[in-house]
Amino acid sequence: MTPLAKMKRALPEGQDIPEPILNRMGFLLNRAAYKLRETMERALAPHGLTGKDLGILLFIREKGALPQQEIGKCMHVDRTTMVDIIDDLEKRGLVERKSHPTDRRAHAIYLTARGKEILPQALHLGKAAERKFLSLLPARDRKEIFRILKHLVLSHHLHEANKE
Amino acid sequence: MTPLAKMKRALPEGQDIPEPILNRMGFLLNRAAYKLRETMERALAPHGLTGKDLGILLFIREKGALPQQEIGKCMHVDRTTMVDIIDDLEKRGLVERKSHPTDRRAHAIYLTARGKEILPQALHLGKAAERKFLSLLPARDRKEIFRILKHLVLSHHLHEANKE
DNA sequence: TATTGTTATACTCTATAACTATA
DNA sequence: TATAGTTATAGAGTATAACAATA
Repeated sequence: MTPLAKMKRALPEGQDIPEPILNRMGFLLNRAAYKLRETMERALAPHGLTGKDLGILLFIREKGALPQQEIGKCMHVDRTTMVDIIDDLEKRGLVERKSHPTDRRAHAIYLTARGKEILPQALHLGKAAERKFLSLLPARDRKEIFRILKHLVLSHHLHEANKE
Repeated sequence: MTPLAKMKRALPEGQDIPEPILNRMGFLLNRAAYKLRETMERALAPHGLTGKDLGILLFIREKGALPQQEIGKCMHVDRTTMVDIIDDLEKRGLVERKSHPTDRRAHAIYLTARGKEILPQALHLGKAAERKFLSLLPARDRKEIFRILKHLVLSHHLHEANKE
C-alpha cells in the first residue's frame, strides 16, 4: 500500500476528504498555506509579527532602503496597504522612514537598530516553524517541494515581468 | 546552469526576488495559491463561481446531502460563513436546502438539477485552468507536486483528526 | 445542557478615489 | 502630466455573540 493510501485508511469515519477534492491544486495549496500560517503565527507570537511582516523585513534587509511602493510591488502588496504595514512596523520601532536621496516625494525605508537585532531571531523562529510544518515529509520530498514551487513561482513571475 | 538559475538571470533589473525570500515556504505557497486563484477566477467567470464554490459543490456531490456544518468542517469554513455561501449558491439555483431526514434542526444540502448540470462543465473549466497554471512545469514535476502536497496536507489532517 | 441554523455585529484585509507634494 | 505617500472610505471575507428550534 502507498503511504497516501495508508494515511487515508487511518482517518476516523466521516473525516475523510474525498479524492476529487484532494486532487484539486487549489485545495492543496490553500490548505497547506493556511496550516503553515497557523504554525508561523504561533512561532512568531513572541515578536508579534506575522509571516508577511517577516517577509517584508527580510526584503528590506536584502534590497536595502527602498520606497514603499518598490517593496509592495515585489511582495504583492497594494501601496495603500503598505502605508499601514510600514506604520505598524515603525510604531514597533523595527523600521523607519527617512527621506529618499534623489526623490523628495518618496520615503526610503530602513531597518532600525532594533529591527536589525530582532530580525535574525525572528527568522530563526520562522525557519523552525517551517521545518516543523514540513517535518511530516521525507527529507527527499522536502527538497523536491522547494525546488518545484520555486520553479513554478519564478516561471509565473518571469512571465508577468516580460509582459510589461 | 540549472533551470532556476537561468530563469533568474532572465529577469529585468530590479525585478528579481531575493533568494532568502524565495526560500520561504510561506512566500512560495501563498504566491502560488494567489496566482492559481487569479487563473481560476477568470476560467470560472462564465459560471460566476469561485474556486471555493466549485470545491463545495464537488464536496456535496461526493459526500451526498449533508448538514451545512458538516460541509464547513471539512472545507474549513465557519458555520456562519457557510450560511452566506449556501444562501448564494441557492439563489443561483445550484443547491437547495431540504429537511434533514433524522435531525429537524439541520438542513440537508442537495445539488439541484441545474447544479448537477453545470458542475461537470465548471469542473472541466477548473481542470483546464489548473493545467494552464502548471503548464510551465515539466510533466514529471507536475506529478510530483501533487503527490507531495497530498502527502503533506493529509498528514496534517490526520494529525488534527486524531487530536479530537 | 448541547447543537443547527440564523442574525447582527465587528474586525481584518484589501482596494478605490481623492488629496498633497513633488517630479 | 504623472508619480509617492497619505487619507477616507467601502467592499470582501471571516469570526464572535446571542437567539430560536430542536436534540
